Amino acid sequence: MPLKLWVVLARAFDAVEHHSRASIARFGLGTTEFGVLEVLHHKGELPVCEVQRRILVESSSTTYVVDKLVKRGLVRRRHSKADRREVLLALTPAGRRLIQAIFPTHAAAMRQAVAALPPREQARAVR
Amino acid sequence: MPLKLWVVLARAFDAVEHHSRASIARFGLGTTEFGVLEVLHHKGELPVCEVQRRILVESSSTTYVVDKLVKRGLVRRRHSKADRREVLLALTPAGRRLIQAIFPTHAAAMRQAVAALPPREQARAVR
DNA sequence: GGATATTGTCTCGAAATCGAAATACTTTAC
DNA sequence: GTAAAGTATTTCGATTTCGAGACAATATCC
Repeated sequence: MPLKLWVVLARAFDAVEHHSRASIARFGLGTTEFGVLEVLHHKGELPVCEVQRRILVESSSTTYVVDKLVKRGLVRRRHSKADRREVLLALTPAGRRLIQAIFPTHAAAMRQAVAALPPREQARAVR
Repeated sequence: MPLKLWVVLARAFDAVEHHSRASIARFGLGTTEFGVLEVLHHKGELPVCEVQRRILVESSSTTYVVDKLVKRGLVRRRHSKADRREVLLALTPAGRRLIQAIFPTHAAAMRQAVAALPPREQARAVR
């Protein structure tokens, strides 16, 4: 019954994401904005397309979200010299400070959310 | 590493959902619209709040989606006599015909999408 | 080397979703 | 029985996301 399993996973996933969203919202960020900051924090400077692949939204949404982060001074854009189609993204000092402040709290909230799942589904998923 | 696991699951889930969305879109329905039809198909007449709990969106979104389905003649609304706050939803004959036509194809697409996952993650998730 | 496909980014308009608050009904607690 | 709290649904405005397509740069194929 892969479909049944999928429904169970979907519900669990949605519940955790709900917590995640709430946890992030307290810092004035949306899920996708957080995703961009997080990936830049962990991987360093990356082209837009690479960020997009990792945060799982369409390219137009990526542009939209990056625009907002740039306006807020958390991220900067820079043209690549190697491939002039690419736009490289990186955290500004302010962006780095913010993600460093947020990440531990968020990770803790996520762990707690996963832990709060019904034990049976938790066991299933973790295995 | 529950967080790491969660990222892996999230990616798998997103990939499958992408297929699901495409599969449903061919019939001119969105994911949420399909969800409403599906739950009414399987459970019969239900109040809005019950449908909402099962499809995992906010109540205002539920109203929006049900409006569209009613306009298309796939679902009907009816006031409950037992609790006059409730609005009961049910498929119309046209709605029933549509979901019956779509469901097998969609289920097959979902199975295929799950099967297309990298075998390692598939094994993890299924276990 | 030049035509053709492919890739990376962005623009634009439409659609989906949310969140807060309004309304109506029901349940609870005194 | 009435006040207070809770539940069900909707309305409204704002935000987020998508999808199609435009455009530029690069890669591929002959």
